[in-house]
Amino acid sequence: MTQTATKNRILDAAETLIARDGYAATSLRAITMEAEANVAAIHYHFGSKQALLEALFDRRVGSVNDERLRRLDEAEQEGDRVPPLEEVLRIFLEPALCRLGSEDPGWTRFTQLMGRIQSESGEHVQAIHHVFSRIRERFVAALHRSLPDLSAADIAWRMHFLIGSMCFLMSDPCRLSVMTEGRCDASDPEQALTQLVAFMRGGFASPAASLETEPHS
Amino acid sequence: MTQTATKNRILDAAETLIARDGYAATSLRAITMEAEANVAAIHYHFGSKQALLEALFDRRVGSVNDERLRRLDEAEQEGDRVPPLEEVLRIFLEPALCRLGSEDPGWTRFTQLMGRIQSESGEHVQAIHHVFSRIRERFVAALHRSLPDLSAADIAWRMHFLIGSMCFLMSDPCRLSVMTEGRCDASDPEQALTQLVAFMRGGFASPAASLETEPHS
DNA sequence: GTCTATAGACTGATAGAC
DNA sequence: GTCTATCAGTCTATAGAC
Repeated sequence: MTQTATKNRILDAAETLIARDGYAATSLRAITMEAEANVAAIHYHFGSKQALLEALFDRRVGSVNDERLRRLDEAEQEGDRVPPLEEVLRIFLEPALCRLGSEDPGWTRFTQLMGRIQSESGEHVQAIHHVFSRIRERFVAALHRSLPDLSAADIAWRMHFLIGSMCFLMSDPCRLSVMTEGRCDASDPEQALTQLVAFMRGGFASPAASLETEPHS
Repeated sequence: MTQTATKNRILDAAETLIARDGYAATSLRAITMEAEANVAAIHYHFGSKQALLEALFDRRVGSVNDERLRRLDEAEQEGDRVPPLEEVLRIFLEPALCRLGSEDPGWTRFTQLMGRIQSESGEHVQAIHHVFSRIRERFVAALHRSLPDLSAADIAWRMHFLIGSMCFLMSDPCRLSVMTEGRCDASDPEQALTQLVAFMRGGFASPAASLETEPHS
């Protein structure tokens, strides 16, 4: 399988650079230098810069999201069980966060990439978002069952806050380490998961501050 | 003061485009087209693309952060008072979020820009971050006084989650609206502030899930 | 203070040899 | 499947007329 060695080197290099600098700031030339390849090889294997980004996701995102769905299915036992809030949060977060501190540097890179891309805009990112929509729907539903007193709108807001915090954490684990002078290490999955689950449990369980004009539907 | 009309048009155009597309994806040419100016004018008034970004912040960020500090000073009454958690959260969030729904479209643009830039990386963003460090320190201290049972590390983690959610919300208010088919409107400051404060109050007040190996310092 | 013109490097993408 | 060479276009930045 040495035939695809270049292809994999390109994928690895693109993962590294886009995770670090973002999509727009990463040029194909920078990727080829990192991969010790050339621009023609990228276009041969992928066709375009955007298709390369999609290939990056195809290679790894299924593994993360399948694990989330499988564990949620297990926890729900075909609808017979309503898993408690903390369990749903952990099932959503752990498959992503545990890879952030993986021994495989490829997974570390990809997890950062996932976080960074979510914060970007433009057409290239819209082509990616669809792979998360099914995940989103399932977990919004599960969270709503765990928190029946909240309105659908409340759940949507809080899911948004959860994703924001998670992506901010994943996209650059160094940011927190630098700001705390090393006391907090976002690339330690155990620390990150413990802290994020504890915080989000409190946030989701917080009483709804409904606006007076908006009764539950 | 018609002498600076071009300069202001450039600032407005840059604000709009960088807020929407990010720094790297926004070219000076795109800015000149939006501003009905030319690249030479940008270099005359600002010197470089990065200096233009810094000028964007200089124009507005002081107003937001001064309001935060002034209100926090008031609430603390020169150290005689420990404002409760919710008050600190509101003082931090309101000056930013209320501008997201401002009648002045300039403030809407700038608030989005603030959220987006925080999620980016690269040298251009490091030149900006220093304007937030003082704010960060003051509010971390205030939060810690409101929550004396948490360790400094816990506060740092939770401040990170707060900033992540806030920036995710500000950087693209449409994201949430689209995903909820209009039921949640992130550009409505009252909704956004109510939801974010309610969530963060629960998150910060959540019992610390200290790792067994890490006693409080 | 604003413009045109242009420098010099880089962009994504392609053609065609091997 | 990988390469060199090159396309047409864009990038930031600058020089110099007005």
